Amino acid sequence: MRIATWNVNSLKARLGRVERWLEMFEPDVLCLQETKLADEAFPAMTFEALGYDSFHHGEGRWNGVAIVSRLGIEDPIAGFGDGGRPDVDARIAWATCGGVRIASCYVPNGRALNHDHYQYKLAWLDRLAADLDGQCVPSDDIVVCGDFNIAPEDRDVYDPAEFTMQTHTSEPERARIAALQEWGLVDVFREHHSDARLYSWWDYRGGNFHKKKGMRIDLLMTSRSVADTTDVALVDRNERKGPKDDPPSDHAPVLIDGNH
DNA sequence: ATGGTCGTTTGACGA
Repeated sequence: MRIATWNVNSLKARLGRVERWLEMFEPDVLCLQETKLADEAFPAMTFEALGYDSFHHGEGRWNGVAIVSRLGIEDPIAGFGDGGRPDVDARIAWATCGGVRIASCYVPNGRALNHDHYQYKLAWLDRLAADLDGQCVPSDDIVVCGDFNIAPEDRDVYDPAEFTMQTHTSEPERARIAALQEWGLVDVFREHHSDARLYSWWDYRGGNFHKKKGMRIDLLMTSRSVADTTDVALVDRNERKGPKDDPPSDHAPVLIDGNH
């Protein structure tokens, strides 16, 4: 099974790229974040024409997540599946595809360490862990993926010194990644690549992409069974390139492939 | 040179 995650920063602006990318990489499942669409505007027919079912959770303008699958979509859930109060934003969608329980996540940015949004981010990650525990056991085939807005380690940031006392690298955020790992999930990309400077996001400003100033914040957190059957993990950094009339997202797709 | 760029939108705001 081949599964990918991609924060597209507006699916409307990126639909042509997403179509071409699906045809080139032929993933079985593609998880999207920041579609910035309401459910009514989600282009399900476009994906259907390419052989994919889809499930979208969005309210328009900001946020919005989707799961696109050619292995079917079972037991979809829009938002957290814990039966609690609906999240204020559309940031997570669940579905089972080809026997794998999958979550497409757009973790809150946090904005600044002293901002209310940072507390929302930490609480959101705690709720994600509880939701996972409510739906799955660690021996299941699981992929919790998406834009985590967290660089798990210093080697995931172009200059750790520039990010002290900032979101994305703070200890409480990294502790939430560690909690998922203690539960049984694996940052599978890191089992295949130990190098620094392998990023998934580059700020649009300042020519950061060309200066190799990025962060690895788009993660596939998989159960051990999925990680152990993963043969390939990659970032398609070519997708971060492009002309002004067909601009890229500020995130590149991350993909795993294996016998799961 | 105290900004830089996108995408939502037509005025800022979020990332």
